[in-house]
Amino acid sequence: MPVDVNLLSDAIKNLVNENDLSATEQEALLTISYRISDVESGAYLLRQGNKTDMCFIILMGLTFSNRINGDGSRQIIAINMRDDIVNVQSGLIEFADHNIQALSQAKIAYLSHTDIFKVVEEHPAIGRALWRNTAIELSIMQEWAVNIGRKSAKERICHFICELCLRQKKVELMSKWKIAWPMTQDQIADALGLTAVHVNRILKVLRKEGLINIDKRVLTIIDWDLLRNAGDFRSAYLHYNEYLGAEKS
Amino acid sequence: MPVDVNLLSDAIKNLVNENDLSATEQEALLTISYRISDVESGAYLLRQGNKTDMCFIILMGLTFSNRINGDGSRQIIAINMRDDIVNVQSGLIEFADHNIQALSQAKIAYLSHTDIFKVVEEHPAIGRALWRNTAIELSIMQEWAVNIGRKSAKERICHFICELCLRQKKVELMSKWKIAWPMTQDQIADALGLTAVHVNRILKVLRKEGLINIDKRVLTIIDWDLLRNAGDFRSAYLHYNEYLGAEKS
DNA sequence: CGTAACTTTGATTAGTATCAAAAATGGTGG
DNA sequence: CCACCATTTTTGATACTAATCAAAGTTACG
Repeated sequence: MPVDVNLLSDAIKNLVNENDLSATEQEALLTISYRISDVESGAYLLRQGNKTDMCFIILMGLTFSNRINGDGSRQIIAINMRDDIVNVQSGLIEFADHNIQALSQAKIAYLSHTDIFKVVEEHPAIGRALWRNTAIELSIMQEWAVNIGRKSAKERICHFICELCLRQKKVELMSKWKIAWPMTQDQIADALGLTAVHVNRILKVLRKEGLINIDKRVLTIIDWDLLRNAGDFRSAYLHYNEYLGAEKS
Repeated sequence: MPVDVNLLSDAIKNLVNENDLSATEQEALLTISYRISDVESGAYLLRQGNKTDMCFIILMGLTFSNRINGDGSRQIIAINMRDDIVNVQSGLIEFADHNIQALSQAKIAYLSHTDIFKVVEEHPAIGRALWRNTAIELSIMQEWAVNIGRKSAKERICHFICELCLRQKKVELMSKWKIAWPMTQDQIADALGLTAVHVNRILKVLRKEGLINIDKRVLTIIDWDLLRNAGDFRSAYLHYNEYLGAEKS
């Protein structure tokens, strides 16, 4: 399927551009064998406790990583979207104790760690690019900890929406401030350490205050500046090289 | 100062062992120039917003990374201790938007990113070891998100104590279950997304229930199993190769 | 058209924050 | 060694955010 292959090479191009990789390195990345598969919303790419020798590149749709506690509560620890390279680090630590699931219908490229690390050995710059990738994931995780630990429900939700919107904006042309929003309120709650009921109430407030609107799985940001302020959101932690025109102060 | 140098080579040996680095690689690491300095509790190794070309290896004492929000609230996003290699990743992302401060009096080795990445270029396995280091930091951060997002104050505190205790146990022989505990209740609160007052009350409960005791900046774990249970703590996320004898089920 | 998943609303409660102040501790200079 | 000061811990009283429980409404889907 030529379309799928293009999606993969786009994702790789993204890594190449972000990290100033050479044409040779880009080619090397493209030689890695892969398997592309469409998964349904909710499908598991990886199950808590299981090992895997695969890493995933998201070509379409969203995925999320989550962890289930002893008492059954769930915490979502990452949302991933188009062009994101997910789960490389489990090739380093042999164990990633969380689930990875599709959040919407999604198209995923599967690559084996072995193949990746073979290429990395021959092209250290690729290793460095992927390492940088891990560092950015860490930076995002730190921001999440701040968000969850020290912000009110309203701030958390606004911050979360800002992040997803900017990240999406980076990888695809978006019609102004509309973003596909397949997340249920239950999932938002689990990402932010809240309950679904409370998320529902805060969303209502945000609607009433004219910050956002959610309709038919599409989120519209009505007033970005208000939203950004309400979430005390600053995008530096995403480490985008290019300026996305989203921040004023 | 021969003592300090030994401390540094111990820290490097730790990295070497954890990652099966060769003798050659170990030597290469030891050729990196460094500066060792003693810092007072509270001293800043790095200030939010500033750039740095230094990475730190903790030789003695504790440090913590934290971030101050717009409203003045603080979230601690990492505690680091002996042999920890801190802030390498800011050599990759050029920007680490948080403070790094000494938590107690501490002895720190400063190494420049330039030097480190020069050695990494010649010895890819070292790069991989440091990358793995970043991956483990990420794993810990994820666990913190779960802890802060989905656990009660009591669980959070117990979990936090378990983690610090195990990590300490790994790098130095500890008299049974005693651990140096320089953290103030304010700092515990900021690490766990709580208030100091509430931390104080929970600690009182933990004392009464015979789980722990804190006296003169020394924390004693009275009943590890109870503590572990109360914190729903499982150490897998720390990715220790060796079994520390701390877990039963 | 029926069922399951999700959203919305209401009523109540629990956990944690906030504010305030007293007690304890640790360090410093005299 | 003591007096003093700053920091930290402890306690109490109160407020409030967000959780919990329950149920009705809505939407999506086969």
